[in-house]
Amino acid sequence: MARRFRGESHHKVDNKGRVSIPALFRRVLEQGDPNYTEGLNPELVIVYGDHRRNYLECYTISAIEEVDSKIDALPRGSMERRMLQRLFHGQSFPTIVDDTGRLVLPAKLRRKIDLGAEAFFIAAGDTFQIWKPETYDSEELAKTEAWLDNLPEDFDPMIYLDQAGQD
Amino acid sequence: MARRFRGESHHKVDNKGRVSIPALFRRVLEQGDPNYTEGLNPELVIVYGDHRRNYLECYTISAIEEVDSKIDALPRGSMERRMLQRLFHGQSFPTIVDDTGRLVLPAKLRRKIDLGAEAFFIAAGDTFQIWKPETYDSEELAKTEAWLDNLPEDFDPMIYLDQAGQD
DNA sequence: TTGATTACCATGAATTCCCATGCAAATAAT
DNA sequence: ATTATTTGCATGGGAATTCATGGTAATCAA
Repeated sequence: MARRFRGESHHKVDNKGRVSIPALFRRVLEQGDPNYTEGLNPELVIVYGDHRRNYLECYTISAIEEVDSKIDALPRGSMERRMLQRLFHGQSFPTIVDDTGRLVLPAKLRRKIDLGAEAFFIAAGDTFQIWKPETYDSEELAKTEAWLDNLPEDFDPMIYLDQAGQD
Repeated sequence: MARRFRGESHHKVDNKGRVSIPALFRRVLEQGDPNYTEGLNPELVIVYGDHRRNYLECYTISAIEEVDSKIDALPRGSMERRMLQRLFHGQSFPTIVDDTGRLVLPAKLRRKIDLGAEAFFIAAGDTFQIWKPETYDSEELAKTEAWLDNLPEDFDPMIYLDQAGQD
C-alpha cells in the first residue's frame, strides 16, 4: 500500500489561484509519482466531478493509474464504464506542483467549488480533498454532527472499526 | 500480538514543542514500525480527533495500518467510513521520533489539548496518550474514581477480565 | 495588445538539525 | 563493598533549512 495522506490544514489562495500544498502532502505526491526524482516537481490529477460535487479530489499519479486500469477492465460500451470515464477522464485536470510547493487552481475549478481567499485541505486515504472552508463546515461537519447526535451519549465511533468486513 | 505500551510519566515540553517520549514507549514504537532498523528513528501517527477530544492518541505504524485496512473494508460513501476517514486520516499527524528520543508537537496540537510546559504520558494497550496533566487529573481520574466509588467495598475489577468476549 | 499564465525572486516565521550538559542507573575495577 | 567508568536518558541552545506567502518580470494566447 502506498503512503497515505494524513492531516488537514488551511491555506491562502491568492488572486492567481496559487495555493500552498501542505508540506506533508507533497512528500506523498512525490512518492506517488513514478517519474519523480529529486529536484523535480511531482505531477497529480485533480478530479472535480459533476455539478453535485463541491470539492476537489486530488490523486497521485499512481493512484489515478490504478483507477484507470480498473476502468479499462470494465466492458466497453457499458454504462458503468462511460460514467467513470466521464468522471475520471473528462471531469479532471492533470497538473504539477510548482517550485515553491504550490498548486495553481484555474479560475474554472475555483468557481466550481466557489473558492475564495482560503482553502481547506483534508486527507482522505490515498487522496486528499480541497474544500471551500465554509462548505466543509456546513456540509461535512454539520452532517456528521447530526448523525452523531442520534447516537447514545457514550457512543464511540471506533466500534465501527471492528465491524469492518463483518456484515 | 504486538508488544504493548505500559506505564505512565510526566515530561517537560519546551517552547519548540519538544517532549521526551518515555524510554519504554520508544522500544514499543521501534518494534511497531516495519521500517525501523537499528540506528534509525521510528515513525508513529498522532491522532488528535475532533474538538471533543482533549488528549492525543499515539499509534505505532503497524497499529495505524491495522486501522487503515479496517477502514478500507468499509463501504465507500458510508457514513461510518467517512467519519473514520476524517478522524484517522484527516485529524491525525504522522511524525517521527528524533535522535534524542523526543517528539515535536506542533503548536496546533499543543493548542488543541491546551498543553503547557508539562505533558502526561499514559499507556493504553496498543496506543499511548498524551494529556495536559491538569486535564487528566480532573477528567479522567475523577471519572474513574467516581465510578469505583459506586461499587461495593470489596469489588475486584479483575472480574471483568473473565467477561471479555462473552456478551 | 491585453488578459492570463508561467517563471523567478524575496522574506518572515516555523521547523529541523546538530551539538552540549547534568543526572542516574548500570557495569566494571580495586 | 566501595569507588571509578560507562551508558542511556531528559533537557536545553543556536544554526541551518523548509514553509507559506507575496511580488515582479517574462511568456503565451487570441
